[in-house]
Amino acid sequence: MKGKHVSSETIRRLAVYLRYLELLYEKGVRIISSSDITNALNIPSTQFRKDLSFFGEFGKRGVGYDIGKLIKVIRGIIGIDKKVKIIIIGAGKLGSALIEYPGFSDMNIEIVGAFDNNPEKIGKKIANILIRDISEIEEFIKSEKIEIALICVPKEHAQNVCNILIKAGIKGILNFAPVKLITTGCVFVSNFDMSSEICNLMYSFKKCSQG
Amino acid sequence: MKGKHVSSETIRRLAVYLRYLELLYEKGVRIISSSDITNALNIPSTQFRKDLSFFGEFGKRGVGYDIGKLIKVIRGIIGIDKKVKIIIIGAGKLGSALIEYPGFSDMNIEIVGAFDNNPEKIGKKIANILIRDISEIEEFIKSEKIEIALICVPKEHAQNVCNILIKAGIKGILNFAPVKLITTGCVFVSNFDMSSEICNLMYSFKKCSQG
DNA sequence: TAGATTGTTAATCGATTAACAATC
DNA sequence: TAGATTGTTAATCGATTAACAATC
Repeated sequence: MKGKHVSSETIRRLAVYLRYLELLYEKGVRIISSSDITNALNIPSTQFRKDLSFFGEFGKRGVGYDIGKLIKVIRGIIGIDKKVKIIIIGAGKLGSALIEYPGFSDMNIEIVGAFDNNPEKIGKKIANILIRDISEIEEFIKSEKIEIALICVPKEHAQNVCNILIKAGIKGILNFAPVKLITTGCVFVSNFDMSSEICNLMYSFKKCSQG
Repeated sequence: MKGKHVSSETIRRLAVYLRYLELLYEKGVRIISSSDITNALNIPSTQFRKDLSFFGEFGKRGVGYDIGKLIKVIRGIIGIDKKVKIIIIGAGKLGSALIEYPGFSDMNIEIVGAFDNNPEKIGKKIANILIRDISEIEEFIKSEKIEIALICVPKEHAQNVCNILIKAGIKGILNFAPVKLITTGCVFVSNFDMSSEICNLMYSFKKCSQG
């Protein structure tokens, strides 16, 4: 099965598996079967095995998976075996909160820079991260070899910031502004859209209770 | 086509269409064709027509769609024709930032309550929203008829908070803690997982540049 | 009527799941 | 060997897209 196209769903699930495996490893567990991990995550065990099968064979039949080994394998597949340095554009309430978001470190992700266009913010620090002038962004991205940025600016500026980032050579963007950003080529955007997600919840439970 | 099962993808896209339609309406545009809206959003026009077809016929052949009418229709479909009152659990950095997130109001979504278990925070206000003791949550949900909550507590407490919310009768949860929450019945969770999304970006552009 | 655009059917594509042979 | 669990094939399911008849 190795070599076929791999979907985003599979990659996101690998990240979820990884987080759970790390948790188990910390607790001292060293071996797990596909059904044990998928029972905990509430998905079918075939999905776990299928997801891994795109990349090779990592288990032992009749036994299960070596957790330590699997953690390394998944980190390698995703590309987070080394530390991932990311930046934030927009040091408002949301951007500032994300700078201090504790969920990144488990995944080897570290925020190393923040940018804004407000002179009152530039030069100040949030949790040890200096807020820089947006005009310095291209140089920073290139010298620090940054591949991923989080956009936390008001929606009116989001596409403009997106274009600047692409020009500066960024490869992936996580967009928190409520607009759909358009990119081209090998630059990817995940639109993190809280309102759409709430709409989806509204519709789901309404339908569910209607039967 | 009316009556068939409708996917979450369709509902999320309806929300995206709605936001774009509102933007056009404000600019004074009153009529739009499926290809005009989908060109702007970078998707095929058949997808727009197909998404709407689950719910009825809303366009005029040879002409297009009346934007004002379509806005009302989509709001009705999703269930956001009236104001949607939501609450936040966890008044830390992220929770506080979300209380002031400006992207909700466009969608008729309003944050009406915040809860925490930290005595130093309880009784204070963030942007006019009183932070209440988590023990008051069940009463608040019932008296205010709250259906949706955002979980912004540390990951260790997230599943516990989730269980409390379900017991209190909540219907939808947007989870910002980096753990997959498990629910049952007509209670839905969207796990808003920034780390997995960054993993997905990492993998995507790595693959893309490899060809 | 002619041109434009919708709404829907059918074809395609891709993801999930069931089943089971392989093998530890 | 017997029991357990993997890895993979094939079947199923569902979502996207192409094509086009309907109709404004």
